[in-house]
Amino acid sequence: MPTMAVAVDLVILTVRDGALCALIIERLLPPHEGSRALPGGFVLEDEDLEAAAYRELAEETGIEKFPGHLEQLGTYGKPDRDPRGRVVAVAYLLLAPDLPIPKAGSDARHAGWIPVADLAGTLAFDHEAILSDGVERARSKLEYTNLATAFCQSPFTIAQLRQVYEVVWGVELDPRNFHRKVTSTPGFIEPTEERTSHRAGRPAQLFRTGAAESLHPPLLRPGRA
Amino acid sequence: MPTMAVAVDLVILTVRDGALCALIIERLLPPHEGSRALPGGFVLEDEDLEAAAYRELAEETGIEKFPGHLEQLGTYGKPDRDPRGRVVAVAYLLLAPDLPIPKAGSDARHAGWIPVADLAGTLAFDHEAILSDGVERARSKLEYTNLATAFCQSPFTIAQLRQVYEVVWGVELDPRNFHRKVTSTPGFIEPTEERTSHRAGRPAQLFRTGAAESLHPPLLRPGRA
DNA sequence: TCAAAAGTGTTGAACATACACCCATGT
DNA sequence: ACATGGGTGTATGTTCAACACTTTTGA
Repeated sequence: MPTMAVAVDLVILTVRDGALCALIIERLLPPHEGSRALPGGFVLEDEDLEAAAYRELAEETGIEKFPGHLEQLGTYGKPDRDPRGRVVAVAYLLLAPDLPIPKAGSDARHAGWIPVADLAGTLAFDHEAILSDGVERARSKLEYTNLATAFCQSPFTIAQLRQVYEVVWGVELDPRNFHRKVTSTPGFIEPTEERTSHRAGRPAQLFRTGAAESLHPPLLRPGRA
Repeated sequence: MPTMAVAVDLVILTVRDGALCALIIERLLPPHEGSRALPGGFVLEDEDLEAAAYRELAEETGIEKFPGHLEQLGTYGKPDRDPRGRVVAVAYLLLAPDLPIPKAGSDARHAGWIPVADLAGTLAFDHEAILSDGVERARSKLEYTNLATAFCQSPFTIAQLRQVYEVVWGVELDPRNFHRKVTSTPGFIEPTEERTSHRAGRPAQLFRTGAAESLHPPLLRPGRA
């Protein structure tokens, strides 16, 4: 019965400056020394896969309890995907708010947010395919869940939430219809008592994530103006 | 860098006698000797994960080119999930037409279709959780893809296709609205020239799977009469 | 000619898009 | 006062569930 190394790789996405960004590290060690890659590392002997994902997340970002939504994305196991030998990678997807990343994680690798549009052709291993699957998953999850709220720091305004959809889908949405839609869907967001103190215009009400993760009639669909 | 065994487990679903059934084997060897389990086995040294899934499928069913739709379901890696030691299982989901299974696979384990409703509490390892995730995935995939056709042998009638939805979702659908919906959705099914010679009633036209895998407006939703 | 299953037409309700319009605040 | 963004009302079009009705076969 053959054995092999098992790794977790993380696709960590956020919305930042109007662009969908991924948390990317620069590799200090071979193979692919100096090139960009997804954060990740090997699963330990008696460690659960999800625990390994959380451990790597803390190590790479320097943030102990990184907020957001974590889910398993898929497993990548082509025999030649890692030049060091057989490595099966379990990829996890984290949808996170835009947090400042300390300049170096505990193992001194430089980590930072990079727009996914700038990453084509620059990632080590099969990480570009993994990232692409993660972005695709994120896009489709926004359609029938309230996970867009995982991209926002709580509390947030409806306009901030709308911007998440606009950036991830690359469309413009009507602010008025969007407002009606999310406020009238039970469990999607919870109102708070607070309002913004704002730069201009009428102050906006602030909301928290709602209870319902999965809504049957899709909230909104990409591809419409 | 720790290494571990990697296995593939298969959730093979079909619709048979008005019930959603899974292909289940009886274990001949410890651990869990004599109890029921999902088909599966260890991934070989230089074998791709999907290739391992297809190899096990052929070994367990005795059918070389099993038709249907195969996709990765998820990876299960709790450290204590297998008493033999650390085994990470990559689960695959196959949606298949109702084929007769030869009585024993090449390794002499007995394999057969069992209604998923009869399997609660009877499966070895964490296979009940894996099966349950597979059924859940199948249910939600029917909603926005044409994968229900993977459950039908080609060519099929619209009534047969409708029965797939009714069994998997546990609902009744209006035959007339269902007919209109699937025939008017481009790429969902392709008409053939043939018609059924039937037991009773007007002969039905026969169809093949269409090209479009993913439709944006959900075809139909569970939970409605 | 009747039963049974396939397939079409129609209607009223629900929902979505587009956009006119009002609200609340900073400057 | 007015610019700016937040939020509500409403008309028009599209989609959908429900069901009356027609078609095509075997017995």
